[in-house]
Amino acid sequence: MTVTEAPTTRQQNRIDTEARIVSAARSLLADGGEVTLRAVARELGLTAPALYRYAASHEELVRMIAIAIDGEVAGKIAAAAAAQPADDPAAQLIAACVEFRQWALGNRKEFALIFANVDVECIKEYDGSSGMVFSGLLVALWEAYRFPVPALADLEPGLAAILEVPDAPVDPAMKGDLAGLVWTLTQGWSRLYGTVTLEVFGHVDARLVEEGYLFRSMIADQAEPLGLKPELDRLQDLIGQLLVAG
Amino acid sequence: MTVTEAPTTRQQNRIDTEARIVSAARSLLADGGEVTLRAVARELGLTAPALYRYAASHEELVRMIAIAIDGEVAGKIAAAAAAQPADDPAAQLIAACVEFRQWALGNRKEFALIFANVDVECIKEYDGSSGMVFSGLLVALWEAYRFPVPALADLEPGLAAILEVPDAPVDPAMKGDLAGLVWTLTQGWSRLYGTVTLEVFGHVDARLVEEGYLFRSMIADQAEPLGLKPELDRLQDLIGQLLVAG
DNA sequence: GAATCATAGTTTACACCGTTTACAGTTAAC
DNA sequence: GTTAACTGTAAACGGTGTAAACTATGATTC
Repeated sequence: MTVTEAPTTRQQNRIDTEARIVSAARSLLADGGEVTLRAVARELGLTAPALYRYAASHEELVRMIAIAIDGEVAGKIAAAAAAQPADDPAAQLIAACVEFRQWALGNRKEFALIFANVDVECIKEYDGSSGMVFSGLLVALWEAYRFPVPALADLEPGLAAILEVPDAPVDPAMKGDLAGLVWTLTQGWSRLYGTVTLEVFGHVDARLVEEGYLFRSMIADQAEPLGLKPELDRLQDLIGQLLVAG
Repeated sequence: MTVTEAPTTRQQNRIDTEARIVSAARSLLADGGEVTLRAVARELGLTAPALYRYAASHEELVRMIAIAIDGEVAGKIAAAAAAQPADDPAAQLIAACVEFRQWALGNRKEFALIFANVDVECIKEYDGSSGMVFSGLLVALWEAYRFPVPALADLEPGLAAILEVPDAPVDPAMKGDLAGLVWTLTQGWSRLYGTVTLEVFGHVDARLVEEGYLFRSMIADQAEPLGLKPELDRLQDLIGQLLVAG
């Protein structure tokens, strides 16, 4: 039911108001305030029940925030990768990982909302979300370095069957001989997500987080399976530069 | 100010009531109910303000729950390890890891409360907490297998300085030549925590969680640095048994 | 043993929360 | 121009954490 006509003023108002609602709610979340319907409404000069014209419940409002943040972080990651030379996919992948980590450490509430939430579900991964970005970067890395891709035949049959039909969108190149890249991607995501989560929630010596020792050690672990061992020194230098810059 | 006298009935009542408060609150959390002051009080036949004699605020009540759960999970992990043969520290460590993972997947709310919380802080690590358990298991493993311990001199100076003075309690054996075990412990904890958190919050293909592929892959990664490569087959069998049993 | 005090509970009240209902003004559509 | 849909309001309900005043009772002291 796409509207092809020029948008009426009411339609435009609705879009604007919805954007302002999400924006105000995000500001409250980031500034440590409580994201309540009344607080959000107050920010826009409205009353709380008015928000029910835009979200069916408080939980749905939170979900709207989460989706907005999710999209933004995916964009930031993609931008960080794009800021590296086009012919250096290793630097692009590293920059993306660093960006994700720095964003998480600088926006813990938002990170917890999206990536460590048991209540608000259904923040389904979609194209443009972080997973898709890393998927593309990994394929580009393989095209440049041709690191060994795990053959599905060498994996446990049950595992191979799962990898053949990924449940989240991945780069379309990850089929056939490259289906094993889904496993590489999953394991890499597990390392990145796990390390960043540990750093964000602080269940580890804080000094190892501040100085980035844990994060850099994780990256170093990843170098070998990704064929980046010879590049590790310059990549660690790059991480150092990105950490002080961001 | 320790009381050496026999406890008066009032002191005993206070202890009992506090225990019942924490127990009722934990039941509410586990059963999906809201952990509100009124709900907890109702469970004991009290009124909400009465709880302020035991916890200065709702947040402190939640912290009391968290500490209780933290202690219990540490006990479960230690018990799972103790259930393995005394002369098989590898099996003990594996059993502890599996127990932690299974508990987390079966008690997601509680796991999130303790291990993925940005609000309730100050759940400081203490003796008897999970970290201490894994610390002891790792030392026992080293005594049996003598896997290579990273020498502090080979690490970055800043990292070595941190490892020399751990901020969380670790096994007293982790000094001198064995100070590098703190780094091994930290990296291992990073893998376990990261993988389990990813599994609990579901930011990965659910089928990889159900079948345990992600978890077993993480364990396999750990085998080499811990000198368990020759034992990996039987340890994977052990994991399979423990997963179907628990 | 009586008087005193600290403790552990109550009742009441307040401000705030998410949510529903009924209503009013404005815009869009026929 | 009339009708309908939309977007806001005010009022109210039950529930929340929390503070204050009050009360019964176990513990302590003379």
